[in-house]
Amino acid sequence: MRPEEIDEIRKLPLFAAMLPENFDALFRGAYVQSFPPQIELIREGDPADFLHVVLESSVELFATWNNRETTMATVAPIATFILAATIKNGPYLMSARTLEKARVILLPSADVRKIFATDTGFAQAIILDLAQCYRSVVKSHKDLKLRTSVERLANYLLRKDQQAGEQGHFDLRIEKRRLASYLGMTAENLSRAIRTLNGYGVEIDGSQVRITDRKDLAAFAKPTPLIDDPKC
Amino acid sequence: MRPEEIDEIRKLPLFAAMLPENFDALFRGAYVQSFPPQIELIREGDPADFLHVVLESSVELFATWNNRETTMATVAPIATFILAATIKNGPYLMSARTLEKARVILLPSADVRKIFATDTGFAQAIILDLAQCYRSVVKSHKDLKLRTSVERLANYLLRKDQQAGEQGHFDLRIEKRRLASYLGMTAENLSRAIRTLNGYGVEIDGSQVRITDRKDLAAFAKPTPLIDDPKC
DNA sequence: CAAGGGTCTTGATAAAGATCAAGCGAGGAA
DNA sequence: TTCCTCGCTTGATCTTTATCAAGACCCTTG
Repeated sequence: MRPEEIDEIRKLPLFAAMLPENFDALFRGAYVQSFPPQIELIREGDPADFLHVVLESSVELFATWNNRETTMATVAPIATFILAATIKNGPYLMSARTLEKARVILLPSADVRKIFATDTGFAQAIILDLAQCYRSVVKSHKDLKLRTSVERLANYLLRKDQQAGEQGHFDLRIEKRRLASYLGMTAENLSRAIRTLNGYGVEIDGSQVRITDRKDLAAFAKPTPLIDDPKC
Repeated sequence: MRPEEIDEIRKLPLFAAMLPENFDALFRGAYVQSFPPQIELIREGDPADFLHVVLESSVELFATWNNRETTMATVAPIATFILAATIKNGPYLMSARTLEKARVILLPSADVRKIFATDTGFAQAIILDLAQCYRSVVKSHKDLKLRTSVERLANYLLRKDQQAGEQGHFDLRIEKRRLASYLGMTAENLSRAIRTLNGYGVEIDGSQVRITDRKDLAAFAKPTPLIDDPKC
């Protein structure tokens, strides 16, 4: 692991308040690994032996049942995932795969559990992180239960536009079939949903999205911070 | 608040490891209130001024958007709810209403935040509670995205039967329209789903459920601990 | 007891979404 | 370049779920 990477990780909210000796102890047991694209990093049901930190590229979290599969989230660097499984010492509830070539840190779960039991700063950070994660999933759940697929797409586009600085155009940065799965629909219906939104000021060409009439789109999407604000 | 109630609350996992002086300080600011049925205790969007603990009866957590409403969960005594909002000092993401006459403790959120910052035992308990909550919602989300409505009902019945000791019969203890909303379907479709499951060893008369052929039902429902085990 | 207000159920119909099949089109390999 | 692959789109059709309307049932109330 390069020193500048260590520094960057040290600054992550989750690790920033740790005592130096605990941080050192935790990262002494760390592995850094590079993975090719489309590699399954973890499989749901397996014991949570490692807390993962994505350094480069991004990672897809997905779940399966009865030969069906759905995308739950994508994790972008630098962020951790499956913290809850590590803490509960339970099985992973989701699988993870690399989307492109990726670099990932593996921190032994046993060390994480040992250290958060004594390091107050680390415990506080974990609390905030878990509360954030919990609220994110609650928002996703509301999105899925209260909105139709076209409404979910419309609000997704507004959120991404906002994250890109409300410039009215941005790149999807995700394959459409993955986006469809994330939004809880099929790839075919995503295509049709996009056509529906053409009538509300949205143009999508390949991965390029252009919002030509944000007011119109927002009037249709009816976004609310209680579902759509990632920081709230 | 009656002394025996205080004792019982003291034994809750969330509060058991607190320092005595912190427990006393927290509950010195507590209100105990009785509410009639169908009263909205909290409304989504409001600031999370109080952490709630349900003492008697049960409370429904629900969410609304664009004149639609959906049941997210029901909280049975003795348990807390909206811990994450309290910790993040953010707005409630869900509303809560009493189902019957209910007794609830209100703990000022500011006190909770002040104390968990210094009380290690409390912080540990909060971490475990949040991790549990997070994993519950992830399971619900998988349930909703990966299963059809009949499959969700079938697995719900198997879970409830298991919680009731696998006796093959139990009481629903929830109105069907609420169950329908919780399962992400309409009341009409719940009726039809029940009829479909008649063919797989399920009989429902009013609120009485009888599972006459658990093997058959399980073969249809295909339960998995990664969705259906509440303790995992 | 009858009346009235719920919930629940049922049937008919409509809408939303999934599936199947075919074709398009950009990008990579031979 | 041509061919091939793969992701995406489109149309047709089917399944699932929602909606609307009516009636059954239960429980309470006068």
